[in-house]
Amino acid sequence: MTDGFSAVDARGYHYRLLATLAESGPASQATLGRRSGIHLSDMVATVNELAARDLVRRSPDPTDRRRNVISLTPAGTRQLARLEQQLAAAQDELLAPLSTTQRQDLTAVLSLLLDHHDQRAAEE
Amino acid sequence: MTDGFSAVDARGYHYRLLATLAESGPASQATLGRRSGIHLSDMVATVNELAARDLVRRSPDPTDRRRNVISLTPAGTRQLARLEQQLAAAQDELLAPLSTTQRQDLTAVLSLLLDHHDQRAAEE
DNA sequence: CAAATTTCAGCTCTACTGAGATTC
DNA sequence: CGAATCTCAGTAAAGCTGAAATTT
Repeated sequence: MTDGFSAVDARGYHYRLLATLAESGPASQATLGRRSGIHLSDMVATVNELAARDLVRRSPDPTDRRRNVISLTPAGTRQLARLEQQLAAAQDELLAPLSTTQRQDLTAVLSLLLDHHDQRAAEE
Repeated sequence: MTDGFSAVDARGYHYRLLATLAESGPASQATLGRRSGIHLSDMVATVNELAARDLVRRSPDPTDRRRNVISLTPAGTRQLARLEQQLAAAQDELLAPLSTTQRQDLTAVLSLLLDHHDQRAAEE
């Protein structure tokens, strides 16, 4: 498989971080970790790798010197678009044997599971 | 999560190998790898670990000196029963929010996907 | 000789723990 | 002072690759 991601560049963490930035905008690494589900320790390396390719920018937060503000660059936005294409292609191949109704059922049931367990995790 | 497996002892490879042995009986490591989907390189370590705890036995095949015949011990059979209990409990918790019908639908759809892609993999 | 079997060393990716330094 | 933030080192499980030795 290798999901087609490796062809464009990257691994799952890269996509998840870029997608999170595109969805909810610039934020500190800690906040991005909470939003994306990426562990803080892995966040450091992920930002390093993306920043080295100018896909994200890491700038100090003027209001709180503990924080870095991470933001998408134009190149990062373009890369995200590429990754989303790859992802859509891989999903199409994965779900090929399913009818439209079956696909909808599957995502509905999986969403149920995610919601349920997210809630249980938040309540600990 | 840690699936409850860690409580009893083991990791996924241990369960998969024990279950494969229980299902289709003693076999060489290469055959077990094909049946269980465990990579041959990982097979060696998995058998080592289970043999060290007397859960499986590794004996030379008298008809082909390249092969080891791996077989379940009585202790291995008991351990498998324990792992299956843990697995059932973990599944129950995972699928808790789903109705019986939803569970059946989910396994049906996932089986479709597995069959489809197993076939494609076999045809390369 | 070609193919099968076992073994070993090493690598990637996701995910985590624990510890330290800095700043609020 | 306690808490939050970032960083680094290390670990584990699942899944690979590649190479070597032996036997068929």
